[in-house]
Amino acid sequence: MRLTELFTKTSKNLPADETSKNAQLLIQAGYIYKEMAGVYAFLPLGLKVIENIKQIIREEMNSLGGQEFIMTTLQRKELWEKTNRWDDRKVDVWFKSKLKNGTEVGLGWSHEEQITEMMKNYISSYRDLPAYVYQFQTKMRNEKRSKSGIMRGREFVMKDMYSYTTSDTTHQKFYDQTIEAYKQVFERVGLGKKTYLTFASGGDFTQFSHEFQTLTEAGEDVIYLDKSKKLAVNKEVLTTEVLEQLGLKRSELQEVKAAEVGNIFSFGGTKSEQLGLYFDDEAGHSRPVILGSYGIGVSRLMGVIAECFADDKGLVWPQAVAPAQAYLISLGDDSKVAKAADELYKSLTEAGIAVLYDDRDLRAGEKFADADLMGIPWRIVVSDKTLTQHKYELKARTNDQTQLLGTEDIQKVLGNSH
RNA sequence: CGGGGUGUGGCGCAGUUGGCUAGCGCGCGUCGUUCGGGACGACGAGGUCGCCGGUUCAAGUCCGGCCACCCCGACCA
Repeated sequence: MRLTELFTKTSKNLPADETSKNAQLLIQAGYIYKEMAGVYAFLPLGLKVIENIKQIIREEMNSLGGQEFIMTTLQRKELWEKTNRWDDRKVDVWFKSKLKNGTEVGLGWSHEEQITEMMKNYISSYRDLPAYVYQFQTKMRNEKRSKSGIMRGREFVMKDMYSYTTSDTTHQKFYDQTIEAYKQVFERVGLGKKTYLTFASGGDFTQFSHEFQTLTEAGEDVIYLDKSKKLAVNKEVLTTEVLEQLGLKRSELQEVKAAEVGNIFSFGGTKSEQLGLYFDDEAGHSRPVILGSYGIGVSRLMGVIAECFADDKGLVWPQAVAPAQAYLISLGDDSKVAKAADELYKSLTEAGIAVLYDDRDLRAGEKFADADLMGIPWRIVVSDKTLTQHKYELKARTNDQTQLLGTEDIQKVLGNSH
């Protein structure tokens, strides 16, 4: 994409009404637009990051046997009354509205009820199981106070997957596989070293749920981490008995702040019983379907990545999620330079490398500053200076070393880096 | 939902004890000079000062109500 054509531009000023690093930088760099408190639009660059993250998750969920679909945002009141969660005193994040005829509807803040209800249409026998389904949905949650930019919005993108199985054994196997798949996801988006499996409250259904917590000061959770065992316990469930049960020693735990980027938990048969989702087993006995739920906050993940890697010059995207691999800069008004830059842009693009081409008529400093602010992994400069050697200057966002390379070598470096 | 703070061109801000055509920086347009880390000159466009009401000869400025945004707390299956 040529920057002369890209919709949105960067700003020299930080937004005054944001304090979180992720929102400040993402707005300043033109990735997102704030509609209101806790509600952000994703502009072309931001959408690209979201889509890159989604694609990684999609691949991992598909490898588990997950099938993608999409539910609706409008949900029926009756559905939620079955599990006693329509009442505002039970669930305080509801956005509710009414149809023209007065029928009450809710805007989905979660979809497990809805999907489980739907499953009654398609599951009646053990032959129909297991079923693993997932979606990327915009969740609506009427938080009393939103904060931390896109890390905690009132409207946000979430991947939620649900497993429907015949037995606890099958369920547990899938659950464990999902833990591994989640590790892959966080590894691939660049957060592998900072993200830890964490024991958390299991709610009404099981003793524990599992969270994936990424270490960052911007997080809202406090976890107790055993780095050598790569395990953590959420502060909310930390007791002597729990530590004993998990084989962890209090003296080896450090208290750290973290952001919850994923959460998985088991419902057993309880939710199915509430909603009436039963299947007939081989012997003809009716039994509740075993349900598991697996979430990843996609837009939150984007915010966490921004928080974790940004430096004093701006955003720094890991290769796998960056909106482009390279930021190509042409310097000076020499037509030879423009022509060489055009050609390089063309050949890189044809090689399948996503390039942001800064073909604007600006001075060097402004282009460099924008390249840094936008956080594109590689920067390529074409100028009189580089052309005298028939080469281009390549530099990584994360260090100051530059090297002069020809087109093929640049393609090689960029091609190998993602 | 309790406590505190802030609303002035697209963005960031200033605006004395109420007083004249409401300023500044960035950005934007035209022209010229520049051109490897956010250049410079000239000219120019752009604002019902969050909204409603009140006090006053006169309100961006004072008073009341409302709305929005931010921070702290509570909340976060």
